[in-house]
Amino acid sequence: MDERCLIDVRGLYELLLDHMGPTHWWPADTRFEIAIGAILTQNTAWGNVETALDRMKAADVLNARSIADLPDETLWDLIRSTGYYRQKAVYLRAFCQWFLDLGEWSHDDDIPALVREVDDETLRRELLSIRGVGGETADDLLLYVFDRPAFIADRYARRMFETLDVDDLPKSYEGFRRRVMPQIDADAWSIPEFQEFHGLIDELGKTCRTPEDWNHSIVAGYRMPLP
DNA sequence: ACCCAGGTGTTTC
DNA sequence: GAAACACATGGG
Repeated sequence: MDERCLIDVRGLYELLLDHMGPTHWWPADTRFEIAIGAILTQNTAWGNVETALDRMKAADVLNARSIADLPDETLWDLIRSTGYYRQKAVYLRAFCQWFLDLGEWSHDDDIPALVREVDDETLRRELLSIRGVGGETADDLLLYVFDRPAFIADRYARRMFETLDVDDLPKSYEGFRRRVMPQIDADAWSIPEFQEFHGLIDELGKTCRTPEDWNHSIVAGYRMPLP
């Protein structure tokens, strides 16, 4: 079977929660705003994303129809602060088109039946087929927009597990994710806990600039309990 | 001036 | 697969 070491993900979650408290990760007015933020924050500091979201709100265009219809120059100007703005304009439009094809979301917290009907893996593949949605953005969307269980295998998560000397950490995003996800007992986690876990990891990551920082962080001394 | 940030797609081997 | 590259602004 699998010789690789088990990861006590739940213990790690509780350790982080006890020391860092709730993170209030990814606040937003609507699910749509979370999705737009997920694309804009690709390889970009969150502060630059807030600038763009504020500009879009001020222009009253933070909705799928408006973004899809805006002239290139206008959209570029609104999201310029997030970098890669020409590329991200294409990505935003691709997502908005997909979003519009789902039909109207009558209320912000209403997830369309079309989406509710499919299982997690099918929805993930569907999201990955959207231009500009790679593995990490797909997991952001699953977790924070569609309330599905997901482990976001981002840079901070990788650094955390490297600090913990987890064996055989795959190099690719997908490999890393598939190394960790099966070790989470999804039935024992609520969606808010999945969300909080990612928030805690990234909040910790922001405070750790160097490998030395990580080695002095709260997770450094953590030892996985024996199975 | 340099490095990094809540990555993705394309090309090439 | 996996490595190299383009994409780009803003803050430390």
